[in-house]
Amino acid sequence: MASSAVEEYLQAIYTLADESGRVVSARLAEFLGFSAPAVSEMVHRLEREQLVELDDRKEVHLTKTGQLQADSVVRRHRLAERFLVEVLGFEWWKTHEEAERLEHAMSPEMEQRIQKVLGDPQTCPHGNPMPGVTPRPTKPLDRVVPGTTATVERIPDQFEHEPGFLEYLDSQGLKPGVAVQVIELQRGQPIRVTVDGTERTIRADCGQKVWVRA
Amino acid sequence: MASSAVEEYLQAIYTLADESGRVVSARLAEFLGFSAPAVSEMVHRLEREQLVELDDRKEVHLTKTGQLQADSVVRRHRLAERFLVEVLGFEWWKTHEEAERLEHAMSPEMEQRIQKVLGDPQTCPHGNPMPGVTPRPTKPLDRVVPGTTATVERIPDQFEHEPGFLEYLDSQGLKPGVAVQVIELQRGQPIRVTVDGTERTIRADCGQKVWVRA
DNA sequence: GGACCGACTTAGGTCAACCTAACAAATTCC
DNA sequence: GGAATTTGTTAGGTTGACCTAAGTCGGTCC
Repeated sequence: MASSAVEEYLQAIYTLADESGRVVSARLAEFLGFSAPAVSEMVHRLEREQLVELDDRKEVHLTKTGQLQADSVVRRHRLAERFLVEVLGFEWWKTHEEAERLEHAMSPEMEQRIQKVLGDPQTCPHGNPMPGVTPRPTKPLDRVVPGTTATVERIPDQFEHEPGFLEYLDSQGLKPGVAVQVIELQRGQPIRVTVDGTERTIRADCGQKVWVRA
Repeated sequence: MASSAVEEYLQAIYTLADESGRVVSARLAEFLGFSAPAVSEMVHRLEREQLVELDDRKEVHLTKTGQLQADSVVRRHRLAERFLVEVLGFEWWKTHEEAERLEHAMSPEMEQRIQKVLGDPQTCPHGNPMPGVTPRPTKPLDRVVPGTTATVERIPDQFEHEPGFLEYLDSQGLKPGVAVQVIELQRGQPIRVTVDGTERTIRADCGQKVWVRA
């Protein structure tokens, strides 16, 4: 059984691979907030343990067993979040740190039981699909053609860390399932939108961090 | 905030103080399965951090803040167990290890929410009262006068570790709330009892490990 | 009163998982 | 094509929480 530290790395690799481009030690270090040597060392350990492989460009790829274990952590994380919202009544934007600890404390049996109690949910409360579920096609909010309307699909895991970001979105009425009409959009500038009938000007970074579907 | 290791010690001190007699490093070492030096060192650390005090006989006592923290861990543990049984459908004898991990992953908010969802339970599934709840008067099963009947009140936390013990009790129909008539009882010998109308001979160690009330 | 026993400590060691400082190698930038 | 940046590694250090081996110390036993 993998240690919490190993699980954390596998989860990070999963997330970056899923939500960004190439996964390389430097990105992992940034993402996890660890030093480069620490990450470098751990990546080699994961390689020795056959959980990842490095290609000629030192890009990190999960092996088959690595993928299975990463899927498992990510699934536990997302189930935990759903559970916190659905059963315990947590607000959707307040689940991340709690789930971050819970995911390492869940046995396979508990995972299964929670899944069943929740009715086999397909996504976490931030709209990210359970591993294995094929995600719906999405694009960042700033790719929406001004004048048209889109639906908030997900806020990638990557951005959940950012302190206060999800709460900010909530304060602006933005959460998965909500329809957003884009009014005006300029590179790096705050975005003018209509959410639920109300016109709002939201932070520029939302353009990259909120993923929508047409 | 205390580390998992510190919490584990506080929990052990709470449990031994509650269920046995004097708490001394050697008992802690036995109970936790750690070496004497490891425990000795940690006890002194707890003393430096003002969580415990040692009297002239080197007996370990929780300080006021130590007691509060110990109460908190023990409450989280028992709430977690209740939750596993009540909400997730775990069998009552199968919750200990899972709860052992969960207790360290629960924030105060989660603790409160679980408590509320469960309707402020007064005991864990093994009958042990939540910290603060005044326990009902109990005695070990082997103090019951043969011929009389008693009700199973609790199986102390101490004995939950013992692999298979709770499952054994369950297989004999023994769990909190069940009425037991003692038929024959001899020091160190298996005990003849009637549980739920069925006569059974149960393991001798149950005499000490099952606590009942008249 | 010496031997033994249980409880505790001292000394020194290990392991996982981090760290900084310093440097090497590869890429990109003009 | 040389400078600057990014990326990775080496070397050595720290911390928490454990370990064994080898004592010390206070009591009990005969």
